[in-house]
Amino acid sequence: MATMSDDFDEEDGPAFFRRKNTSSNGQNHKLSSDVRSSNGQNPSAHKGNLESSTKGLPTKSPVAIPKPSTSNAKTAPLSLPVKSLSSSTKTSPLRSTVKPSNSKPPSGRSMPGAVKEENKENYDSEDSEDNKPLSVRLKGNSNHVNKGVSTPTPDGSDDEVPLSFRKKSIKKDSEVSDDEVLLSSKLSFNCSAGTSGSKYDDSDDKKPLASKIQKDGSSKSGKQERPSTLPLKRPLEKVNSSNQSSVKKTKTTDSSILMKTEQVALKAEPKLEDDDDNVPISQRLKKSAASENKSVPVKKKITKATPTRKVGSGSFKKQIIKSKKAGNDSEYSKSTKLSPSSGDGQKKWTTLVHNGVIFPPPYQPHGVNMLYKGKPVDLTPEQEEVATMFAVMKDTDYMEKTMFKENFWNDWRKLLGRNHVIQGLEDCNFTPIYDWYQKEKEHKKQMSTEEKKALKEEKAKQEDKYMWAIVDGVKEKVGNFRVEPPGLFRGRGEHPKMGKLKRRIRPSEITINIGKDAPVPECPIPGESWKEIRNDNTVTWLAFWNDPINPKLFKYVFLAASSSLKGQSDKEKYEKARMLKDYIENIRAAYTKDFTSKDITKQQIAVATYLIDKLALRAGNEKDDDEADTVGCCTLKVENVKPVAPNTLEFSFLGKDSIKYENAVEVELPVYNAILKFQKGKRPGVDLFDKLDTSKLNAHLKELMPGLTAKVFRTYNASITLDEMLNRETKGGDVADKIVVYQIANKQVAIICNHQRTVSKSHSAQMSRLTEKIDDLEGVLKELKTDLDRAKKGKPPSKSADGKKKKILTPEALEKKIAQTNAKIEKMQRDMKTKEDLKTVALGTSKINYLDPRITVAWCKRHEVPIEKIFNKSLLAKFAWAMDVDPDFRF
DNA sequence: TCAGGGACTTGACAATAACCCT
DNA sequence: AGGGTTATTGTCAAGTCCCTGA
Repeated sequence: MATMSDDFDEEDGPAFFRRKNTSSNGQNHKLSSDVRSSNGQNPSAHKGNLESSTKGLPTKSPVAIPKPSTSNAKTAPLSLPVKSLSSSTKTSPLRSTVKPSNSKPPSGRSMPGAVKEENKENYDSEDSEDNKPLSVRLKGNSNHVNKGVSTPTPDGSDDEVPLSFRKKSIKKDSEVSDDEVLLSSKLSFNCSAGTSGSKYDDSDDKKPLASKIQKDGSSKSGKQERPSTLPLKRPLEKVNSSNQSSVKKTKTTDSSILMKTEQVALKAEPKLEDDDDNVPISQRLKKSAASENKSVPVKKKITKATPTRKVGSGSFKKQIIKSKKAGNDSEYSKSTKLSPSSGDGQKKWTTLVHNGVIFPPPYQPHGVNMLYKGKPVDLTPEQEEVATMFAVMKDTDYMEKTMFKENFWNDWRKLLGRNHVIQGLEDCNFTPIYDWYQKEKEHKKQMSTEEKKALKEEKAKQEDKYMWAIVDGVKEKVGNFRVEPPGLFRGRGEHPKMGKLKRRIRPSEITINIGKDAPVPECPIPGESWKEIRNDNTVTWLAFWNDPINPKLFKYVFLAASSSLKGQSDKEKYEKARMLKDYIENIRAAYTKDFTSKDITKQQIAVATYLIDKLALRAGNEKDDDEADTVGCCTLKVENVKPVAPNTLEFSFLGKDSIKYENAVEVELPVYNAILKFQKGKRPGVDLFDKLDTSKLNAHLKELMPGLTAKVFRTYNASITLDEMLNRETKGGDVADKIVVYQIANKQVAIICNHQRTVSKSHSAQMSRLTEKIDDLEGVLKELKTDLDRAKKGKPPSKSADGKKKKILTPEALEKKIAQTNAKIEKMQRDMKTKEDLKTVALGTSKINYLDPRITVAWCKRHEVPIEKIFNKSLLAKFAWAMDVDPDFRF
């Protein structure tokens, strides 16, 4: 019911960054801040200030502390970005829509009282934020306040997340978990290897907190038992958690791991085969690392055999060297080290064996005639194939798009030929084909379980050999070994090429990359052959072909996310983001200073950096005309930002994937004035930052910190937000309560990053169903209360609705029932609220790409939450490299 | 400095699998 | 047991950023 809407709305401001304010108490302060702009849009107030303190260089230490103290801007190291509000964007679910406004609704978080209470316990206490409605939070940020100059503000608080969250998931989780437990535990083992763990972790000295926390023994005992995961370590922890645990575990594991790996290696090399399947991912990671090290020395020289370019990734390191700040270096260095791999710069592997790619099966004509002007038309298999692609898309939104239909027609017509009976799309009726397709689908559905299973096994058998690669002796999963099948291009947003035929790819278009000594994969299509074979060990792709829609682009086949190659770069990404922690204060101070620079380029860089930092905007590369018209920070157009006095900026534009970004944010006055200046005299359609592009911006960022680019801010802000929220909000409670805390933090990050999803078609139906159930329960409750009164007076219970007599219960029994019913209602209300809240928010993207898994793993260890409650199987595999972090790890 | 090639990450959504409820 | 959900996995489009050559 009613509630629904509320949720997000707030979007407004997500308060992301809580910057300082947050302080503990804060709770409400936010409210006060709210100031929403006139329209109500969002409030935004962020508060944070950036600069201030500036501490000098960044030392790491500070960081963490989010806690309360920070309040002041300066000081804090913490600093988070300000983000404030933003967020949100809620945008309508539909992304497309444009709604002008900000959407932010009034928010109100609503929540039924009851609900809240519960949650509250957990969170609320904390700091504040939680409680606050998103909107509020959002607003909160407004820091600006500061007037002039710099000051960055603190953030506001945060989040808000509605309490309710807990959602059902909880339940599920619990169930699930068990099984998985094992998994996790295993994972943890392996990883541990000293390697990683040790290195980084340390860093954080800061975190004392955590350690202290130490688990409350209490919790553990009770509920969850679930020893799962953590178990191993735990024991250690108790004592002093940190050190020991890390040390010990690692060791054992390591050794074992290594051993295995080695063996594997031996075998593997020559043939792909199965050998290793066994090797657990984690192990491989380690091992690989080891091997890599060796390679390291090589460095550049390794040219790869092939032509191709050089290396790229290594750059980070190099840069580092350059970097100036000494102080920081220390940290930096650590980080770098960690990744053993990266070391070498270019070389990505020494030996690489795989079986190439698998092609989609040839088209099987169905012979169903479509109609043209009401009459059946015979089509050749080629023509029919494309007609079927179109017919099948009947109930998608693409059918409403003229561009889609036009592009389709142009390509299909080429296949039909000029003189074909079919002379236009308008008179075509694809329904017979559509119906045939539906029937096929139905038919498949009707197959017995055994038949389905058999089919599946057959397919798996065929694909098995393509699924694996052996990299430096370790068997790794290949990510996308299937060549993309032909189809109609489904560009997002208003893509000028949507509907065009994406033709079938032939072996002669595919370049294979493989180890020099490895056997060249046999071409699966008889009589055909690969375009080219390369032996380039400076790249990680196994194969590529040119995108048929845009021949300038390539489609690559890479290893899966669980591979050590990917894991390593993932880790490097997070280390770089962590490094930013040490520089952020100075960076903020610097850009704040340049808000008023006379040098317009400098001024634009400052404001753009500020927006990227505060709102987590993407860099915004230039785009071609044959792509959808979307923008990022550097490509914002004049009309995408609307200044609203005194100091609010209303953003409205289509970002990546044509997802709408809408947000009203209070900014520092100098920023506001700078935007006015940049807009002056420009017409709509003109670049707001006309002196800027991503390469200039990134070149500038690199001067501030080695390896720094615009996207690092997103990673940094996402991870630091999670880390701080988890540490601030996790109070006691059982595992379910803690998971709720995690989800709230996760949601906050998703809002900051504007990760949206479309509302499911059945959403409203589901909500009303829940509402009904709650109403029913409330009726029950009422009756119980009546009966209780009567029972106390010695009277028999009232008749039930259907007139039947009820069993006589004691007042105690009735009270118990009432309590149970209340609990049920509260839970349902919470679930509902959560559902509504998450209706348009996608949590997965940030979990996969922006949140340092070590934050999650360490938190799970500290709070005895089984890691599999947070990470599913694929994430556990992907983040195998993070499983052995020290429980004290802080981002 | 710039355009463009190239490699890799990020992202929403579709397809499936796993669950849950009646 | 069936049907609707929800969670997970797969797909592939759309970004970011690097590097080179002119």
